[in-house]
Amino acid sequence: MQPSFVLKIHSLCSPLTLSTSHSSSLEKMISMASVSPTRISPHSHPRSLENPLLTLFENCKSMDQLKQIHSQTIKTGLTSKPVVQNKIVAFCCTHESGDMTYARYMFDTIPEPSVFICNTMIKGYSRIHLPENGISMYLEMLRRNVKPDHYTFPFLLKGFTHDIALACGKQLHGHVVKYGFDSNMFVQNSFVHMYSLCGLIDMARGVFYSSQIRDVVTWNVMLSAYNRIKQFDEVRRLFYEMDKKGVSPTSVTLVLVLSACSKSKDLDIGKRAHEYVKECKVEPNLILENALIDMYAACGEMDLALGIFRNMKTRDVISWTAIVAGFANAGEVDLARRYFDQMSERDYVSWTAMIDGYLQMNRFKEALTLFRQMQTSNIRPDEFTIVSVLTACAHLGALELGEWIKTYIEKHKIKNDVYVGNALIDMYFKCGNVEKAQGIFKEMPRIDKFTWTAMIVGLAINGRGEEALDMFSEMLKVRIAPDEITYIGVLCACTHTGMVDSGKRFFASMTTQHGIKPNVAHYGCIVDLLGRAGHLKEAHEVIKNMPMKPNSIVWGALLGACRVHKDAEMAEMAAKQILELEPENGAVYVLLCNIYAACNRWEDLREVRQTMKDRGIKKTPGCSLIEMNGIVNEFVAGDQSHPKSTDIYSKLDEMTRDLKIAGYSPDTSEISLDVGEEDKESALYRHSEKLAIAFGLISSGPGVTIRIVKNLRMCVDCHRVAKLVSNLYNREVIVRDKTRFHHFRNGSCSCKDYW
DNA sequence: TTAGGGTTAG
Repeated sequence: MQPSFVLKIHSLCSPLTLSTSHSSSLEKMISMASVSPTRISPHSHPRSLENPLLTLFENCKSMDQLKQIHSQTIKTGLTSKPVVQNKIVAFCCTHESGDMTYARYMFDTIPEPSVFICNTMIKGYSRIHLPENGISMYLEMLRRNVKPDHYTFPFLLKGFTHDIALACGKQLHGHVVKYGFDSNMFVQNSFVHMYSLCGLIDMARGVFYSSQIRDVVTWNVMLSAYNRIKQFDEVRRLFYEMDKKGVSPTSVTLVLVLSACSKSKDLDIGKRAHEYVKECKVEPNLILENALIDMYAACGEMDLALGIFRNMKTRDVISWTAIVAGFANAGEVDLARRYFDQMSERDYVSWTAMIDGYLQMNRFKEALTLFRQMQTSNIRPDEFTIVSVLTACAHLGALELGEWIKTYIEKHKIKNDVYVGNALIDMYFKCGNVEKAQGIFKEMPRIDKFTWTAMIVGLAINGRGEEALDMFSEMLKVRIAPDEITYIGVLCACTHTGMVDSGKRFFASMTTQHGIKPNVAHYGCIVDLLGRAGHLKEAHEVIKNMPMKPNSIVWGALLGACRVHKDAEMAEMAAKQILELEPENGAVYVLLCNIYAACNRWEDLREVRQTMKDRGIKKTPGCSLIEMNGIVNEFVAGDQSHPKSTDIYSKLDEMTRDLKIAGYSPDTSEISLDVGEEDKESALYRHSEKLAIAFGLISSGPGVTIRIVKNLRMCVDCHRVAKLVSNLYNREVIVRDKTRFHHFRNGSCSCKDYW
């Protein structure tokens, strides 16, 4: 025994007391094993000594017990025996409670470690996800002339992360060839897996196709490689190839194939995979059943998904979550919620799936409520949850909560990946905070097509058309290919800044430069671009000549332009086109009313109102959101339901008085009520934006920016009031309406009164 | 005495 070892071990060992519940049996076994060294004759058979000891190791359950056994072997001098050393190291390396520091101390006592014990050490480091230590161990082996064998590499590679694999995978592959293990199937499989992990799919494919012997695991590793890079066609093709070569799939094969079917919504192959289970060719297990549920749910076959779910012997949180996500994705969010509420255990994925369900149905406030409940349940959100919550904040214009989330990410070290960055950019832009969005962009270590697109669209809707187009040319400079959404942003930038000629050029270059066929939304943008600039006839020509049937958005763009440029005749035509497509579209009736009101065509206006009444069509009520102290407050016109309603109305009175002194007179041109001026004014006075502004003024300190989200287009009078408020009270007012932002500062608006 | 592959949400 080496003295240094005694010191090290004693500093690690807990006191030698047998206090655990297993102590009595343990004590007995130790007494059987601790044969005094003096009694061991050189001729006695070693097994007589080792058998009880081996049993002891086999029954060992914890590090405490291991340390007790270890102490006994020290006392009895058995600790220098390789079999004992191996057992102690193996326990530390493989048992779930095993301590690698202890393993290392033990390892350090061995003057000439075997390849077996080195392999075990590497396996241990991989188990606790310390691949760097695995590599060090491997290098130490080489230094000490311990030749690796065909076990070494599978153990080593198992712990690899993407980065480590990329850094030293190829070099290790060279070693494997040098040592002659490259024909070993286990080693090959490990390398296929490792190459797929670090994204070197060609290398993975190379090893796969050059291998002389393959078993089902080889195929499975290759299937998972294609899944990882989302080449689901290849998964299908390989599944067929396996079948043709007579390789029987295992449950893992089916899970991989089902996962691909789920993501590519391939019900046919999914059902074929299910057949193997139904024909008893593959024994189902929990993971396989979960994969089946997920596949059916993803393909919208909730009845089949529920069929599997109900017949399962045991279900786990994943089974439940797959059902919740299935209903959520099918738009059945209330049904999803019913299953969610029945879950006995929910993890962060379950919560996120449910939050996403609300997002999909545009029920953003409920999404945020659920997020708050998630936090009181002490479930830690991850980056997926964060993206969902930021999306909800973006829609609601909830900047305070969005900022809180940003702090949360930093404080709790949530993985700040490109998705999170993109969501933050989107949130800041949709809350009207251009500078902060730009700040996030500058700090992102990795950006993708979606980042550029978020920047271009965000700048465009915030009235920064030139900057949006600068961004676009930068994007092209770094050779990121734009997609159809990017072009929506580009055209929107041109529209909001009145750059008609540039807009037309970009529209043409979509096809010629990037092979993107304009869709109906792009035609909508072009009509908007021409229409807003007053080229109503040209806009109409575009509609007449477009290759697809114009939808209500395209006609709506023309109708909006007719309103701005007061062309009642063309407006009527456009409105009628929309009403043919969507006879229930309340907003169009309202717009038509606005136009008739603006040209004093009261008779026509009354007729439209009568039609609305006859058809039972209600206009979408205008609604303004304003966040204060993390709570989203909602106002509709004439709202008196807010707890601070009295204060809000008295502030509104005061505001109107102040504004009138400053020269304000109400603009009733967009009020479509055929009533006296006084009633029109009183209707205007109670618009939801004004209530929200008054609430903002009384609820925040001087100089604080007031941010409002409006569900419809902002009316001319509210626009005028907001301008005056920004000047009179020295407040920046930011209103996001249905299509764009209005940044009111010092009496003027970023939209240049053109919206 | 030692090996390799898998399920849920952006």
